[in-house]
Amino acid sequence: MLLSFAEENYLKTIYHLSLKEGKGISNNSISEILNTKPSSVTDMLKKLSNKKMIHHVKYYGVNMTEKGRKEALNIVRKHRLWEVFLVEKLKFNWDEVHEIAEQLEHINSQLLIEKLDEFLGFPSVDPHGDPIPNQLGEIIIKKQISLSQALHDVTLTIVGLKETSPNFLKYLDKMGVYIGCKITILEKIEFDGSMEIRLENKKTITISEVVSNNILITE
Amino acid sequence: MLLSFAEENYLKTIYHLSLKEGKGISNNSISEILNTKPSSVTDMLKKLSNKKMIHHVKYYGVNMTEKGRKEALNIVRKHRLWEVFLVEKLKFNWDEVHEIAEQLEHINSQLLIEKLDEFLGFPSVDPHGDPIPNQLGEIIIKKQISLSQALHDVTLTIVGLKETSPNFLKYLDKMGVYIGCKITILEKIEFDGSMEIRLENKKTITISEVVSNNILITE
DNA sequence: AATATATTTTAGATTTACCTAAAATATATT
DNA sequence: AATATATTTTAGGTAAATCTAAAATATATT
Ligand SMILES: [Mn+2]
Ligand SMILES: [Mn+2]
Ligand SMILES: [Mn+2]
Ligand SMILES: [Mn+2]
Repeated sequence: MLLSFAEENYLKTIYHLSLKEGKGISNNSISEILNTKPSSVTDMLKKLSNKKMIHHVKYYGVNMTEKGRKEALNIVRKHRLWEVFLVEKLKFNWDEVHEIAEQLEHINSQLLIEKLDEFLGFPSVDPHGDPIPNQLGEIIIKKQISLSQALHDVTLTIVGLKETSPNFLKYLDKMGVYIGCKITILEKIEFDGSMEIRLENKKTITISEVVSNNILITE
Repeated sequence: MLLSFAEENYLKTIYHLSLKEGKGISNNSISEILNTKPSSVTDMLKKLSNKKMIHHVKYYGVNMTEKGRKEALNIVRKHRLWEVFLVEKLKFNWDEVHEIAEQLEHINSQLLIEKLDEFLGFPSVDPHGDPIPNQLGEIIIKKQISLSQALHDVTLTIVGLKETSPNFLKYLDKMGVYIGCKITILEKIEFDGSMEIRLENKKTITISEVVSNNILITE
């Protein structure tokens, strides 16, 4: 089904809100994210309802149909694949790519996106550690926990950060820690909560509890 | 200056028509290319005139301002760089990329396009042999002539085709001839106008006058 | 030069995606 | 439970980009 840019942005927003807020998304929350007025949201919900993308009960909330979820996940897929392209191939920093991906996610060509996927080596996560849905609209959401809460002697993948201040990013850069890198926890120091970890390149570094608290991992 | 997609498409069309038809572009020719009605063209010309992108004299024709030409050439630059990306990196055939580039040319990020340019190795022509304007809106248009009219004993580059039927494309593919390839003319046969040429890989092939007529080259 | 034909513009509508202000409804507070 | 507050919807309006039909102007033909 062919959707306008505006329709795609509303669907994507409803999808993201559904993940956080569960069921019954409010017009207010949608309008805040999209910088529109709640009355404009009502208008669009009518359109998306007619197109069977959502269920909308007046004065209550919005829920996605399976059809709408598939569409939303396809846009998310495109967004995240383009982000990988921008970082991996064009050497953007991972904090510069979101706005451009907001535009690229609306490019309409299934063949393009499958070829891009292949060109990128079928990545499973984007530069922010978020999972990339497949063609069928399936997505594997691994729950992310703080590195500080992880068990030792396991090999883990860093998939995200709680804090993203330039200072923190520079520090991680200097230590050779980046999103997507695999690490092994060697020891946890009870005394101050610091942690000794081994990087992929066999280097061993020590990080404070403040740092390990702000690093998200999956097993 | 920020332009809408529609404004960008009109500007680009006026630019392309200016190259072919010289001065005083007609509303009719614009409407034919964009599949709109001449009255819609009149409306848009008013907008572009207000934005100082074109000069428009009622009932006469349209001419581009320097400002408009720069904008148009930036869109052409983006279009052609994306076409190179699609063919060189994503392995599209060169006859499949135009429609996708029509979308990608509207993505708005100067940094993106300069990084893409670098990633592609600063190409000077697109997959159809058309020159890529630089950041400053400068473009080197080499005049293209038929291979049949070329002098012998010179090394030439194939930059385009007059005919693009699938049969002709398949024939060229089989012979190892493609856009961008360098050839040397060894001999022209007076008798039937056929021609012996050497390809980059040192192979020598013979082509008929019908074929050499439909191949465009620059020196 | 007068007339016929083609092109361009104007006038008035339509659709999409927004808006504001006011009415309807739901939720929170006393 | 009644009232106050917050949310959502409706009603009516705007701007962009299109359209059709008719008027204005330019170009071609006799
Ligand atoms: Mn993003
Ligand atoms: Mn992301
Ligand atoms: Mn093209
Ligand atoms: Mn091209």
